[in-house]
Amino acid sequence: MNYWLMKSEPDVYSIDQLKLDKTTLWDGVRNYQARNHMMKDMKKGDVVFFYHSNSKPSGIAGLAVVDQESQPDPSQFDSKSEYYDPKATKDSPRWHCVRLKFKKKFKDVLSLQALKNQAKLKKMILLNNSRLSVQPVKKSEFSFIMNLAKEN
DNA sequence: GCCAACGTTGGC
DNA sequence: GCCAACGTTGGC
Repeated sequence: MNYWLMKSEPDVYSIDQLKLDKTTLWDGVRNYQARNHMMKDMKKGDVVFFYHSNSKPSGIAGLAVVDQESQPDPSQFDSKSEYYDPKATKDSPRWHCVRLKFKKKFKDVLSLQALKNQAKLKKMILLNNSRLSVQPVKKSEFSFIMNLAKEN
């Protein structure tokens, strides 16, 4: 099993919304690195940190699980969507997305600052490439962060 | 709201 | 294939 971190601006889509919806299609990702993770690497049952970006505070808000492996992102074909991509065709879609299922909301957001304070997390992608919205998390990092989350 | 960091586009 | 210009992300 693999572990991931996925970012969302809570004003756009929050963990509370996922809790209400139970599952959601993670559409709208328009970055190749992030897409490749969803398309090739994410497997059903993988656990995902749900990260709130551009938030007060920004940080990990809870957990989700990969519910369905990747499919073409329907929003790329929808000319009314802000995610519409005129270069994508049904025969050769450019963008793919997974379906996530709600697992858990942390009592408190585990803030970016709290993560930065941990020497053991220095190598996390989150702390070194702040732009990547779908990123792998090492098992050791995952376990360590779950222990931090217990304390709040 | 600013702006650094980074990704993408497109001219050459 | 290089790289300048431009757009986006996301912390602060």
